[in-house]
Amino acid sequence: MPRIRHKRLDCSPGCAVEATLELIDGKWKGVILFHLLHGTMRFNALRKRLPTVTQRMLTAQLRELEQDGFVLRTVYAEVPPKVEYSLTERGRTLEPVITALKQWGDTHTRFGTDTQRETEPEAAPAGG
Amino acid sequence: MPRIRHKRLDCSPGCAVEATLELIDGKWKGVILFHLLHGTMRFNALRKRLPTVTQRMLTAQLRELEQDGFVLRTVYAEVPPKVEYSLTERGRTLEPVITALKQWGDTHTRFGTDTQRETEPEAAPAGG
DNA sequence: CCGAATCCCATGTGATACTG
DNA sequence: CAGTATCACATGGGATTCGG
Repeated sequence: MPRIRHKRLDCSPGCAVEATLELIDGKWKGVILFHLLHGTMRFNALRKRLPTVTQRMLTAQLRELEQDGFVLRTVYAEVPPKVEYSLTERGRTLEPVITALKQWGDTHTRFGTDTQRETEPEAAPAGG
Repeated sequence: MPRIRHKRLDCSPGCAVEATLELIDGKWKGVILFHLLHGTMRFNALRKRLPTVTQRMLTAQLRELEQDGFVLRTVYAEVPPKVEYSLTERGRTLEPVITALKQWGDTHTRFGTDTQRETEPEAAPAGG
């Protein structure tokens, strides 16, 4: 059964605020969008970034983002299976929003203190 | 029982994104924040802006916003009761975020087409 | 006028097992 | 590797009722 997204919006001008919020809400969408901003990723690559997400949830969130036209899902007819996710043009328009969200978080929450960088290698370097 | 906010965040750098999202998520927080950006409002004034919100929900969202240090609740010892809500300093730091959210919504959703303005009078002018 | 308490259903999300 | 199906539980949110 196709889930009904976008329940009801009965605000005033602030409406646009909630409308946007509903699209990027969902437990993992923000992070997914953020990571995809840095480039195309495979399903399992995404999982690595979201250590505790379940397969079910990751799939679900990705599907919703796809439905909303933010991400593109590319399936390669190979074996083993390979599926890549990337942002669409529309998805990239969210960059300012994601950035604003991240900046605020960096400045005002404890998560701004983590010094991880998104350029870390996918696999540990062999030679240490 | 005090509800547990901020479940668990186990992202990567994108963490800050979700952290912010969790704070402004909730069915009505975005709109509330947006309206409060324009100035102090009484409980019922807020209700007028959010036509379908229930008392229970408005109270709840306001309480969470208060907990998170975004809004200030001022109770006047009068009768009939009068309670005013306004943004705290911290609350105002969210302005860029709310703005980004609104701008995107204005540009990319159907809610960008409403022409209402937030400067409409609280009460009808007596003398016309 | 503002809000708390209670009841109740829909949904979100996690765990687990199975499939191509 | 990527994804689906089913079960189970916690939470979100609406309706209604009661109180200062």
